[in-house]
Amino acid sequence: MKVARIAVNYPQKNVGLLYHYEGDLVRGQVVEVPLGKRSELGCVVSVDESKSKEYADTPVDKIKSIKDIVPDWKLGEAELQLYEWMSQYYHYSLGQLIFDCLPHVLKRPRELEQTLGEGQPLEFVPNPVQKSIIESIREGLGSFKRTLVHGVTGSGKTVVYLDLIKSTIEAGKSVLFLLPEINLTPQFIHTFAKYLDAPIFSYHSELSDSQKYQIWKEARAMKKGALILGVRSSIFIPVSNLGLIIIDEEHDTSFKQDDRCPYNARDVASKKAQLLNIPVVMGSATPSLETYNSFHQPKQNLFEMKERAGNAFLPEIRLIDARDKSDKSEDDIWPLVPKSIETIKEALEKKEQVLVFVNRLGFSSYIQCRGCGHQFNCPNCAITLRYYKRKHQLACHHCEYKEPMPSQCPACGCMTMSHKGFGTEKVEEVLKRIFPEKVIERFDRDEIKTFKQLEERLGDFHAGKIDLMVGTQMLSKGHNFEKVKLVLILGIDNQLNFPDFRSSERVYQTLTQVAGRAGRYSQDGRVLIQTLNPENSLFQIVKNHDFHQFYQDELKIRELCDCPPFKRLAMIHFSSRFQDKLIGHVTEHAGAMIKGLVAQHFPEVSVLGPRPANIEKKANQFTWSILLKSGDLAQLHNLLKSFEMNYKSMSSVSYKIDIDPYTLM
DNA sequence: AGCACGCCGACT
DNA sequence: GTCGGCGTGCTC
Repeated sequence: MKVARIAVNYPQKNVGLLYHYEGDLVRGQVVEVPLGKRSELGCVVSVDESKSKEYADTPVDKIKSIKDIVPDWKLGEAELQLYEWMSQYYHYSLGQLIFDCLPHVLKRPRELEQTLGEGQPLEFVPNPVQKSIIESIREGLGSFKRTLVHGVTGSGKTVVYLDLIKSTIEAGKSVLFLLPEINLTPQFIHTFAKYLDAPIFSYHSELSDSQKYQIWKEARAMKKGALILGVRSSIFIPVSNLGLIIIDEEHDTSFKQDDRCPYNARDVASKKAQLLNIPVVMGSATPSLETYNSFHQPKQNLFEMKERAGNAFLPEIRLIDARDKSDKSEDDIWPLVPKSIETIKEALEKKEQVLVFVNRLGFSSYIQCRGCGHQFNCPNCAITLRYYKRKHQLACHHCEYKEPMPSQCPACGCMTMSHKGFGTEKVEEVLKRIFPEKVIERFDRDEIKTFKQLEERLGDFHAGKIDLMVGTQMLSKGHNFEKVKLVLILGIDNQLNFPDFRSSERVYQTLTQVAGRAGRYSQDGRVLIQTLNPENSLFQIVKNHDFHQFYQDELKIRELCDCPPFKRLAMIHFSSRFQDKLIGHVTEHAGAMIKGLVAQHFPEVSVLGPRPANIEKKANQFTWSILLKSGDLAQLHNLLKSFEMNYKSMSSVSYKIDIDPYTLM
C-alpha cells in the first residue's frame, strides 16, 4: 500500500496527515483530500511513508485515500522548501501557509496585463559610487549573496537597480523587484519600461484572482528574462530561472504581514535567494537597525551613497518650536504656527509646490464634551472615536463602527465639544482658509481609495494643477516630486511619545523619508518640522542627515533594553471574546506553563507578561500577550515548539505566534 | 478553520 | 417533549 504525507489546508501545526494513494504521485503535487466530513486542498510532502513509524502507529482504518489530483499545479522543490522553512520559523501550519500564499486555481483565466519594455539604451552614466556598487553586485550574480545599498534619498538607487535588472535580463534570467506599496509601482514601471527590453509584470492586491493566477502560470513557464515588480506577496511567485531579487525600501513595515502567517517578506526573500543560490539586494535611505547591523558587524557587502545624484543637495532641515505663543491670534491657525504659515506663503509666492505631512487621518483625533467631559468610545474597541468633518461622522479606525456626529452631548445635553488632536482634514481646512486662492488637495487613504485615483492625483500634481498637498504616510514613500522644494512636517510628537522600543527608529525613518521628498532636483530644498520637543536629540541627528550617529546611539539603547539586534523576540497573542476567561486562562494556564518550561529547559529566554495588549479590546476581541526575548534563537524556537506540543487551548481562547514582531503592542 | 456531538435553557 | 445556544474535541 502506498502512503503519502500531505500538508493539508487546516490550522493544526503538524507536518501533515497520512493518506493512501494509487498510481503516481510526486512531492509538491497539489491534491484534494477528505478531512473529516469535508474536502480540503493539500500538498504532497512525501510519497513514501509506508515504512515510517508514524504509519505503523496509526490504525489502518483511520487512513483515508486521496480524492483527486489538481492538474497543472505542482510546487517546485525550492518553492516547497521555502514554505517548509517558513512553517518552522514562523510556527505556522504548513498546509495553511501554502494555500494562503497560492492564488486560487481558476478554470477560466483572463487576459494578462503586462508592459513591454522599449529597450532604449541607458542614457545616464553611473557615478563612481554607483559604478562600484553595480560592479560588485554583478560579480556575485549566479550565487547567493546579500547586499545592502544604503543611499540617501535622491542618491540614485534606481539607477543601480536598473543597471542590475538590465544585465540580469540580458543574461536570460528574470528579476523579482519587491516594493512596499502598490502606490509606488507606476513610477518604477515608467522608468524601467523605457530601458528594459523585456516584459514587465506588476503584482499587487488590486489584481483579481484570475490575473494573479495567470501571472503565476506565466512566471512558472517563462523561458526568457522578465521583470516582476510587486508587493510583499509576490515573493511567493515561482519565477522560473530567477536570477536576482531586489527589495526596495527594505526597512518598510509593509513587508511584514500581520494577519494569517506574520512573515516578513524581506526575510523570506533572503531565504528564497539562499535556496535558489542567487543574490538578493536590499536598498534603503533609512535601513532598519537589524538589517544595517547584520551588514556592519563585520562590515560586508554594505555600500553607502552619501550624496544626492546630479546637482541636488540634501535639504536644509529646520525645527519650528510650536510652543512659541507670542502671537495671540494663533487659535484660528492651529495646529499650524505663524512661522510655518509664513514659510509656506513665501514658497507659494515663488510658484513652488508645497507638501504638508500629517501622520493622521480625519479632522480631530477625538472629541470631548466641554460641559461634562464625556468622551465618545467605540462600542467594539477600547479606543475613542475619531472625528471626520466632511462625512459628519465619528468613526473607529480599528473596526467598521461609525456614527453620525451628535449635535449635543448625549450625557448632559451640552452643545459644545472640544476637539483634541488633528489630522489631514483639519490641516487642509486651515490652509484653505489662509490661502483661499490656491489649489489645496489631500493625499491620504480617505481621499484616494483606488489605484486610478492615485494616478489622477499624482498626475494633477506633476502637471502643476495643485499648489499644495496635505498627506499621510502615503506621501512619504518613495515618490519623486520634481517641483517640490518645501516640506512641512506636523504631528510628529505623537509618534515620538509612542511607548515602543522602535519609536525612535520609526520617527527617524519617517522624518528622513518625508524630508527626502524636498528638493530632489534642486539646491534649495527646505524641510520644516513643527514640534513641541525641539530639544530632543533625534531632531539634531535628522537635521544633520547623520544616519551613523543615529545607528550608534540607538544601538546602545537597544543593548541596554535587551532588544533586537541583541535579543530575538517572539510574541504570543491570546484572544477571546470573554475578558474574564481570557485573563484567567492566560495567567494561570498559558503563562504559568511557559514560565515553567523556561525555568526547566530554556535559561536564555526571558518571559515578559502576560499583559493586556496596548488596545486590549479590538472589534469585540480581547487580547493579552506574552513576550519572549532570547539571545539564543534555537532556544526561543525550541521553547515555542514545546509550548505548542504541550499546550491545550481552551475553546474560546485562540492564540497566535508572531516571530520578530514589529511592535510589542 | 469547519464540523459533529452533547449538554442545558425556553419555547409551540 | 424538541429546538438551538455554544463549549469541547477531532481531523490521517
